[in-house]
Amino acid sequence: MTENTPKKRKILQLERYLPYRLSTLSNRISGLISETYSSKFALSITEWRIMAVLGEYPGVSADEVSIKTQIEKSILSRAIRKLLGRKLLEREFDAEDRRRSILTLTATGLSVYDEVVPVSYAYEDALLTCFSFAEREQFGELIDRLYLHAGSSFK
Amino acid sequence: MTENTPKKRKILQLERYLPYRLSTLSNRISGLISETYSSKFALSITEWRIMAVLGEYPGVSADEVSIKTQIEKSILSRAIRKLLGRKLLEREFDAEDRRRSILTLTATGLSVYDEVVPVSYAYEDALLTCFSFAEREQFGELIDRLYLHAGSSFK
DNA sequence: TGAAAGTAGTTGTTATTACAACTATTGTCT
DNA sequence: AGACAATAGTTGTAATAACAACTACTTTCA
Repeated sequence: MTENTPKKRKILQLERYLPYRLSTLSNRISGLISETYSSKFALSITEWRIMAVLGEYPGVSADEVSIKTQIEKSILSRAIRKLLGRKLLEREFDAEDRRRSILTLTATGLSVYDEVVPVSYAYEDALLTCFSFAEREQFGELIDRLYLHAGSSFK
Repeated sequence: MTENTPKKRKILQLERYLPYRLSTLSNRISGLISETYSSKFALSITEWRIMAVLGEYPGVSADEVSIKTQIEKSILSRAIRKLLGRKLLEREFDAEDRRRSILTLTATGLSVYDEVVPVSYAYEDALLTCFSFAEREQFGELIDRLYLHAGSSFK
């Protein structure tokens, strides 16, 4: 076979390719909600995720936030500094282990939290109206399974 | 109700929140494959997506690539410049409309393409082993529906 | 024709991200 | 005790992305 005989080429259909589709789906969904976080609450997605973790687990350390949110620790460090500056967060350091920070939402932080949470849930609900109840369950289950699978068998 | 009566607070469970789960899933999946693109072919995801579109649609313009890939046009412009520099792409300009570029993979670009495509498909297959055939179909269908839904009703 | 609006692509600038090196503290082991 | 490894967090820096302003060209329409 030479360059005269046109080779049958295997084509990749990007718009059918699962990693690509997941990426564009996620970008679209995150992009929409992040506009709201930003315009209504002056929070980035990253900042909101930190606050969400602290709303659920008050008193955790930066490191634990990093593990829970998958936010890289340097990004986290700078985001926390910003939130401390805005007095949405408070920080102490553990007396028993002074490396370890203890993070909590301030009263202001909590009041912002209480405003954001319903907005977040409303957004999720609006998204899920395109699914039946059974489909929601199924979709969630498949996401979880794929997430675990991609984490375990590949690295 | 004063600050003495502890208010029942609505909590957001981040790890159960759909936009968050999609985002971490997508990050994990893209992160794994991007390591391969980068180490084996010295391509970023963005660069590979451009090449993928040109493999499927030779001769399209930068603008059409932008539409197909959702890559912002300034990012695209710089990525194309880089790929042109590496002689993976060629560019002409349309004689009928000299604003419009005509992009194609070079012979080198095609040979890289032919190497990457099977790797991409193998990765997708490996991911999907955690699903039955019916579940793959279902998952794909739900992704597409949610993508359309998030695009239409919200913006 | 020719002015105004629209389109394709580039460039400047700033913000965000990722990665590695660093400081400070604690745990381990002889 | 004291050296060495491990951990929590910070900082430096380079790569990437997002957004707006810009150039060049084409289309529209009076």
